[in-house]
Amino acid sequence: MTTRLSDVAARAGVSVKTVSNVINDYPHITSQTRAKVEAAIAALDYRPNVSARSLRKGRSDFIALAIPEMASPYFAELGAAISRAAKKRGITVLIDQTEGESAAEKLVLDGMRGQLIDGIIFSPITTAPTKIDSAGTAKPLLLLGERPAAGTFDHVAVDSVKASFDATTHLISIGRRRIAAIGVGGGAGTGAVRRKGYRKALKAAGLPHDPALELAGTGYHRPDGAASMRELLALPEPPDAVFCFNDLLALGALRTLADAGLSVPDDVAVVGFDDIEDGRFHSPSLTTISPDKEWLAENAVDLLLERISGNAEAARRDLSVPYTLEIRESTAG
Amino acid sequence: MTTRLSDVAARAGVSVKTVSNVINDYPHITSQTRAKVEAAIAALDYRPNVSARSLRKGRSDFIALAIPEMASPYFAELGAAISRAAKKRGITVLIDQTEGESAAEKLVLDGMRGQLIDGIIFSPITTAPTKIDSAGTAKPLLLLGERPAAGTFDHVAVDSVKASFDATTHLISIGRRRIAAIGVGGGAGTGAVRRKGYRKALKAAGLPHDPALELAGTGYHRPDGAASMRELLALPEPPDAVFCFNDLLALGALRTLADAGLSVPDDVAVVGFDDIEDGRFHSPSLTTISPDKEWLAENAVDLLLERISGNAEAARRDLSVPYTLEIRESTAG
DNA sequence: CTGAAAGCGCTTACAG
DNA sequence: CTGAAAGCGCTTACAG
Repeated sequence: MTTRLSDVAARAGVSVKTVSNVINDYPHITSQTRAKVEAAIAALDYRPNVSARSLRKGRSDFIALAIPEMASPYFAELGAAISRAAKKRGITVLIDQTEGESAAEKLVLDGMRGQLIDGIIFSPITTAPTKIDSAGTAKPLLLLGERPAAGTFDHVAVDSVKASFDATTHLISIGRRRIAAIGVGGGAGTGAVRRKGYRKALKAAGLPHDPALELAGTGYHRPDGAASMRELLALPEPPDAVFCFNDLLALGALRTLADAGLSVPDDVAVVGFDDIEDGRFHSPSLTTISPDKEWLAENAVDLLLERISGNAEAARRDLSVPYTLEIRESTAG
Repeated sequence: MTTRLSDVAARAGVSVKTVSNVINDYPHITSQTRAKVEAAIAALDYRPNVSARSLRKGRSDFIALAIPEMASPYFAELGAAISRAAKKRGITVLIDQTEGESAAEKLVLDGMRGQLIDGIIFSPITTAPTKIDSAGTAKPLLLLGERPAAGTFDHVAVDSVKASFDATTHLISIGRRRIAAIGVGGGAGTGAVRRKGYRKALKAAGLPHDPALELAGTGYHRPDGAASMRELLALPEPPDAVFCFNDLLALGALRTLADAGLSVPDDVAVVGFDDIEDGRFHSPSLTTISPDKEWLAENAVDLLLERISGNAEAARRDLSVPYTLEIRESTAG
């Protein structure tokens, strides 16, 4: 059979309590006792049973990360950063792909998977903010991405309005006047918030706002960006710049521009959002909003862990992720 | 407090055994009893405690997927596919990033994390095959990626020698004669196996084998591919084609070629390996070996689950993943 | 089918 | 510091 704590205790000639104390790094243990126990653990190749521990403690040191899809580069990079941050703190991350399904998102809001996980970091996509805020989740929940300013849960995100304002203003500063937006959407999601920043920048510069230049599309992947760009090129008066609401859309748009034989940035300048590795190596390389993903990961995990260990009462917190505008070839010849 | 099984039993007016039977879908339950129990579960919003169940059953329905890095597109796509395949079978996947550290890989070979997971799908990178085969892992282990034909563990992978032969032969068939290889390595890893197929194809076509055209590089990311391509272009007699041992290397190489003002495929044709989404949308789009990732995921999960439920004695199995050569712009003008 | 009970392997008051 | 015991919430023989 598997070795248990009591086997270790027997071999070391101490009580189970003492072994438990050593494993959990409790104080008041003489170094000789500790050495004896550690020798026994090594000799028996003992490892504690996680299920038993979490059943007893009511805490598993597992958290869930619920994201739309892990194969999408931004979420893959984010997941990697969050896993790394959690591991540093002795926590394991379970990644849950919701695939944009509302049933899967509902499960997340429920609290997920019985009692195994201690808390959840959730990047919602289909569920409406009001529904999220009224959820009676069983576990501490931290939200990522665009949210209304007020809400019930802790929240970590880039200030998308400001970042989108910056991105658009950059296009204006290099002399563009017909600036399109790809990825526009309704509600309070990414597509709405980033459009707000885009429109604000046009207004601040005294540029007219042309609804024909705002493209909705069905998703946030390369094919969507490519299709939207084709629509824009078919316009009687095509744009001289495009702000894409994420890098994947921008990479799709660049593909369409290359196919059309247009030069970037001379004919059309392109800006993205996310700073995925892909865009840095693309030819031309992609100008983009670069959120500090390490910062995001560290702070999201810390905030959730604080919430897990007790102060459920503490006031809701809303952190703004630092970002920079990375100017690359797609806007700077 | 949290609702327990016994609360459900009390409310439904049945024994805990019956509730357990309903939850675990055991036979011999009348539909009325089932309905009563399900009503009680719904009314109390009961969900079973995973820790308690796995402590008792000695099985958690969790498996681990240990990969070098989840932010790398190939592994991100693979992880997504494996998560999906596992979810279909009621299994949750824990993703473990080894980051190419041998300590992390050793932990995987140990059996990982106490008793929580039931088995492991492992894509090793630093640990030597002989060391892997001699590992006394505590849990069923399934290996992904290049392995010597013989071994102790179940194995699922593309026949890399054959696929590399096909990729190289394709370059020969479009008239290339100085074909370089990027990503070459020693031992029994990817870099060695794919070189084998590459050399075999040259030999079969009666082409000379020039060691100067075999580039090793330090890793399998875009910057490595870009650097290797720069080396190749600096050669007195640069190549007219490159077979890159993964798509990321190929995308880096394409970037260098674009910077050098060379035309692809006219001046240099490029083939990759993996078929990540990135390469499909790149301009030019990337010709590549496309392994069937869904097939890989489904079969890896099934094989591991079979091993977990009992037949530990069954003969070791070695599955070959179907693949196709996707011919795109980088080799077809 | 049911009911009462043991036990999975821990942690944690409790009495010393 | 130690030792004996209870209990976390399940599942599963066991006797009916």
